[in-house]
Amino acid sequence: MTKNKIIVAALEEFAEHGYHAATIRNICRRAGVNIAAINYHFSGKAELYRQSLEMVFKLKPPLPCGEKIQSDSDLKSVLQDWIKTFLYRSNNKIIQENLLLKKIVHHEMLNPSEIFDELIETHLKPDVYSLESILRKGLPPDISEKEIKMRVFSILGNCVFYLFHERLVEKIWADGDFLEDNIEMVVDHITEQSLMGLKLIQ
Amino acid sequence: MTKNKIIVAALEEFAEHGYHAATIRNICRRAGVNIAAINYHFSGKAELYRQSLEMVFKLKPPLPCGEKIQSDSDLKSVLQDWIKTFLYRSNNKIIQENLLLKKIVHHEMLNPSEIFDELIETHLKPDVYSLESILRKGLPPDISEKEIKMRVFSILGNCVFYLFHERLVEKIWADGDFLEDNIEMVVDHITEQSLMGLKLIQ
DNA sequence: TAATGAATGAAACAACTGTTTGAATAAGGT
DNA sequence: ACCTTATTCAAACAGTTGTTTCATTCATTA
Repeated sequence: MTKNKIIVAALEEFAEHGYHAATIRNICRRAGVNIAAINYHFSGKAELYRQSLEMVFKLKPPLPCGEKIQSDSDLKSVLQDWIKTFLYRSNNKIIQENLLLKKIVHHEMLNPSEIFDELIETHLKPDVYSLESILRKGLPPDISEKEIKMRVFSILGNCVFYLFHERLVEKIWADGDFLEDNIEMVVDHITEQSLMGLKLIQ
Repeated sequence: MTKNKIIVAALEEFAEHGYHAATIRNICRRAGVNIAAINYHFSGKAELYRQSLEMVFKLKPPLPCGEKIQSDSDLKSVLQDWIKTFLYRSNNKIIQENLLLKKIVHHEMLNPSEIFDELIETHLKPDVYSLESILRKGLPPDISEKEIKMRVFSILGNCVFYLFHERLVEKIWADGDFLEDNIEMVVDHITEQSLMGLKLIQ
């Protein structure tokens, strides 16, 4: 089906070059269709972008939230689960669409199109709130908003660094794909460090 | 002087749109010079980019390294100094060139031009090594390379998150410029969390 | 089979890109 | 004054972009 072929090719192009730098001629060449197909099946480049993103949005697995925690001993495993899923689902080279989405999101972060806000609201915010609900279970109820947000940012910062700045990690580490080769170790490290912050305040 | 006007305008354009998306017509319009000036004073867009970066590279203040640490009590203050300087010098809105460089570096991270490697080697690696030398002072000498790199990545990840993904931080925090308004708190939080990781292993 | 509508294709459109040209101007030295 | 060099300018260059046009092909239904 032509429409599907275009979307797959578009995701690859958009992931590689971002929305603005991607060209419909490349997309069509990759999909093996005529240029006019873009304005026939979609109403232009913008609508193709939107529909491509909508397609891949639906594939993301859910993240655990604080409600999963019944006892204190659950805290570590649920937090670990969140971090692991967050890293895996964006770096899982088997499900290639997620790899593409990760790159597209990074492009949007730097050079946002009109879709950016929508993307944050429907995708990143729910993830962040579920992490926040997990952390709240390990913190006193009267903790300030700034403090809890800073703990969220710390975990998020670590994950985002490995996911988005793999090129930088690779240059510093200079020995293969660090996250790919040490993902269990990385997950444990982030979890431990976050838990230490929690323990101290309790 | 025409050449200087062009460089200033170019830095702004490159910071906003990245190397590829920036247009020399916009740069010239901003600088108030003719288009042909680019190929007269520089030899083209690429050389303009290179010279613009070289100019702003020289403005960056140095970061402290492990050699500054004489006693154990120095560790915290030197680490804090590194983090503070690293955040400040890229987010100091008084020295606008650094703000521009930060954005250009981010563009390079996602869509590297031929200059990228050079940029990493001469700029980011020295910073990272100085941080590494600080952390070594607080860790046993037989620590593994992976473990120390992971600690470096953790601090770097936190800093990079606030610097590069301010848009994301802003959306989640939804109440002004988080880093700008809480930079002391952020520096302390990152320092404390890193120190806890060090203490535990000693 | 004939007719209708959806899908495709080659070619052109206007607008943009980095670069080049060659003439006009400015500046400085003799 | 002159000559030489450095600098600026409007205009055009060839190439690319997203979009449109219109004739052609295909599939489906009457």
